[in-house]
Amino acid sequence: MKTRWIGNKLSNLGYRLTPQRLMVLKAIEDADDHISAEEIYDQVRARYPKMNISTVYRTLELVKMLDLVTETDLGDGRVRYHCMGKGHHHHLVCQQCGQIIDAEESIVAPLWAEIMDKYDFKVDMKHIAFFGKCGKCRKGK
Amino acid sequence: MKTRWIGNKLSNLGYRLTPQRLMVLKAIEDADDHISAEEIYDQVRARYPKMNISTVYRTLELVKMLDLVTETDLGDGRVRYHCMGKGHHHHLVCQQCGQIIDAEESIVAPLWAEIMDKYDFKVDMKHIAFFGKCGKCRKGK
DNA sequence: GTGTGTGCAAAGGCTTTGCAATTGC
DNA sequence: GCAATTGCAAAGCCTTTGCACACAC
Repeated sequence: MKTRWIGNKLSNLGYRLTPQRLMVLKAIEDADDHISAEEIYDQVRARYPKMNISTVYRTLELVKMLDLVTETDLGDGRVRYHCMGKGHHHHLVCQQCGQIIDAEESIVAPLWAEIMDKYDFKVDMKHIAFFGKCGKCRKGK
Repeated sequence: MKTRWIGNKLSNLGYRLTPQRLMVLKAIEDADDHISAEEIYDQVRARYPKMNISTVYRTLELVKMLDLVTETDLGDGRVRYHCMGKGHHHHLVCQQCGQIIDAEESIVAPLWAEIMDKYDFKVDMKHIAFFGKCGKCRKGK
């Protein structure tokens, strides 16, 4: 399925299909939501103990460059990855309780258009994180 | 002026007005745009060589907690600080050439209202960074 | 076989922390 | 004087890099 498709893409471009790369890609694919480098590492290492975290980072760098995955920074000091082609959405990160609410992708469309129009700037709206405070925390205050 | 006001606020709350704290606050105040911890450190150290970077971080943590300054992450691996009360704006960060375009604050107001309405989530719209590609880079491609 | 990719270990960049010495109040 | 702060040095966290070996093609 998708993993194979990415695999084909890699080999078509002249990159080697190593088991490590395939395992990293599978971990990203199988993840429900965005996944961090360390989580990918742990997951792969469970089946292949020799796996090295630098290989994870190098693979991520590669597929990121090829636009096969996207990055999101949820503000917790590590970057998270998400496979292109899976549904996109945005994140509302509560700075008080840490809760992460998913917001539908379409919500930012008008802003996207306005920024494009006014600033000739094409915002990458794939996964944006907005920080703030959720309703529960605002009421509890 | 503002620095004194912040100073008063600190001492009213029982925090000590040390020269180090005042110098850090002044550096943030005097900065044209957002300033990083290291930049604050360099600036203060020019006049007070014994200044230590951990004091900068501790002061930033304090004034951040007291909502006297805000943080912004422009995606370059370090956090930047900006004094509350100074004008706000957003940043359009070109991921290709690195250029940073300032966008007016009001542009996100409709989105803010919609997120509040739909998700009961109050986005902190003080300084947001949007990543994407500027017109020049898109055309050059 | 050849050169790309991996494993390992070490370093790098930013930020945090423990603790003794200092200093504002 | 006493507790809040600082300076210093060390560690912590995530990520990157150098280099010799391994393996995909």
